[in-house]
Amino acid sequence: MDSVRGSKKTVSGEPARPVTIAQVAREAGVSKTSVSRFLGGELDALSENIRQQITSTIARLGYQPNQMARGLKRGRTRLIGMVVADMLNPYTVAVLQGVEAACQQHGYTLILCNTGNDELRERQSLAALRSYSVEGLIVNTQGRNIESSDLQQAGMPIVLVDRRIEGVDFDLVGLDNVQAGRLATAHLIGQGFDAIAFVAPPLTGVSSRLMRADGFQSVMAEHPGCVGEVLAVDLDDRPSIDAQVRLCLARWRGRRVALLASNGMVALELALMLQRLALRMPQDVGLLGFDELPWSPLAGLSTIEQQTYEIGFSAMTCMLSRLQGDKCPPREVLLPGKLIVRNSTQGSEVRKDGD
Amino acid sequence: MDSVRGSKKTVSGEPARPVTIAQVAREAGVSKTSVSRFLGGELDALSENIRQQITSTIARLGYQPNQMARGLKRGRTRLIGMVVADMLNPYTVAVLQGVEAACQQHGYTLILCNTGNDELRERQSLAALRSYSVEGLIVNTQGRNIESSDLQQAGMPIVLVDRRIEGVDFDLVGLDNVQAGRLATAHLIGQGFDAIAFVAPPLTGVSSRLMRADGFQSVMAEHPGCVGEVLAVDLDDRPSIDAQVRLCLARWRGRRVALLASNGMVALELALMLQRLALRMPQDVGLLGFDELPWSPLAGLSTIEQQTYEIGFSAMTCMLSRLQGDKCPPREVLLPGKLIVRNSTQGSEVRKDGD
DNA sequence: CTGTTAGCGCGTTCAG
DNA sequence: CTGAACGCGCTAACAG
Repeated sequence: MDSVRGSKKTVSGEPARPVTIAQVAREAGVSKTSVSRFLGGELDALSENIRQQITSTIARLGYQPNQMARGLKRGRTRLIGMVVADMLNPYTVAVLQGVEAACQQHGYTLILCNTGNDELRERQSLAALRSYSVEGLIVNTQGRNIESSDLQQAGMPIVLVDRRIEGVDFDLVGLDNVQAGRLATAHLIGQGFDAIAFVAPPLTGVSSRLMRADGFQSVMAEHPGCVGEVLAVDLDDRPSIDAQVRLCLARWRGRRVALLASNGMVALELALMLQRLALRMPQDVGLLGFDELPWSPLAGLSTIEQQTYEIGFSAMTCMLSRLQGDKCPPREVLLPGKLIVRNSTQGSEVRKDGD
Repeated sequence: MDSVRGSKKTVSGEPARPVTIAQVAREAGVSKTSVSRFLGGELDALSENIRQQITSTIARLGYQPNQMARGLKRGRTRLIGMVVADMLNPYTVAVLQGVEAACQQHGYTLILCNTGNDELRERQSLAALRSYSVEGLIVNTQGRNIESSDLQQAGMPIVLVDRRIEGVDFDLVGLDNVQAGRLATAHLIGQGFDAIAFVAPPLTGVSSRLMRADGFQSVMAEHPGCVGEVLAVDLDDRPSIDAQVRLCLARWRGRRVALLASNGMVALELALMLQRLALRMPQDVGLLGFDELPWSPLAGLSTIEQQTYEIGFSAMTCMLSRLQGDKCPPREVLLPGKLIVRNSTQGSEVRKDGD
């Protein structure tokens, strides 16, 4: 009776091997099958006293099924992989929150990979996730490697977040970028700004950025009296940012200039730049940024708020329905952006009569 | 020759089962063992032509070993679990960066669990991580469940980040909190502030917060002319924050008051509060915060910067050495904090002569 | 140098 | 209702 190997009470120096289903079965005086059934929830297939035996034995031994072995056998690992382009971006983290919460809530566990916008790391990440047999993939990357990856060939559910990926057709959840771009631009124009620069990092081909720019330009087109342009800035090169904006302001002298930041990181850089150049918002130049961040109210920055948590959560909801075999054509869940008006775009009303 | 099941070229509607080591062996005309050896890097144990056969077959089939099965057999899953208390805290995310980078760099993959400061979720997370046989655990939680968990009993390497955990004795990497607390306090006093409140969330028992407070109070004790106190604030209750600070200011009327925020989230709340109460920094009240954040320069906020990325990275380094069998007694890696002086504590010099 | 055999921990037929 | 036997994909003994 005292030949219990790996018992919790053991104070041996050895790592105390984890208890297996076999041990439980042995100590409970039943077969592995019964324990397995018990775990699988097939309660009505077990006699009363056996059920009790198993219950108590499991509790006593602190047994916990090994998901690796389980996954190996059943094909269901209950693992979800998430690949993100840049963890430094607050948006990414915010979405991650939602995904993680949803995962946990539904008994899934999250494997996280950050690519840092690097193709190689993305490829490696995808390989890693595949090697762990994740059941699904949530992707927030440009994903040049997804297309060629065998993951999609393998029929694994993939949900895109924020960014569309060329050449593939997956579920997508994110902001309604065109609407948001229009909303932002219309607000600026409504506030009397008549020269607007859409400022974005030079990353080419990011769908969300492109669509925001589309929204921007479509509204600009509706207002012939206004001028607009798209400004690509390197966030790591502040002198160049200063120079580019200065150029803009010089060219648009006499106009009411506003900057529209394509995401939170750009907004921060622009705010810092304005501070460096001693330009006041909104008198000297207006500033509106995508992504509502914790410090936005502090800086008095007007923003387009995204429901980031919901985006992450929805992505996972979407994933779950796919995992349950939903075969409907790829969906798009586009959540609306919400304008939050603060001082950076307000308080310098210039009445515009006769459009 | 064309009976290749699961080939990449297959355009069947079925999920196309992933290629296994057996398939590779069969198609290469060798045994599984040889392929396994090949994968294991035992190159010199294989003949030239067999090596070539395997190489090409693997490439052709796009074979990738299944880590689940591998881990099941060898006991090495190359999985690292990370449990964090609060993903909303920028500090957490910053550390996460470093951990993730180090993981990837060393061929490990990260499983992330967020507990949201909830005991139950922490317990569940630990259970989940255990069920996936993670090789090590990186913990940034109060960890009331760690102690009782069978994880440590199982001899799994555990590295604590930032927070010590009562009752257990693991490796710890984080800020030198006492030094940082002293540094911060000394700076404030040096700037002429003689009434200082250390403001922290009410969470009891978080070691890092306690040690920062210790550093704070030890310096205060060295300056009898100064008064100080510890203020516990509920970050979700702004009216109460306003009230508490008002009270402080009233009590300390006539003195130069400064607030010392115990972390970045507190600093933000305090900055917002000052804005609400129309108090100017540093004239009306000084503000110094732990954690350097992206918006700190924008707000002109003085901070104690932590090397968050390095903390995360070191945690993983520490982990790796443990995984390689390092049995030395638990270490403590304490990285120094660095003072960054900005307007929130500067510019209102009050010369203090005579110590 | 190579292949055969036996498990890792588990789920699942298939007989009893 | 229960248990014995097989196999998931892989590695590690052990033979040849």
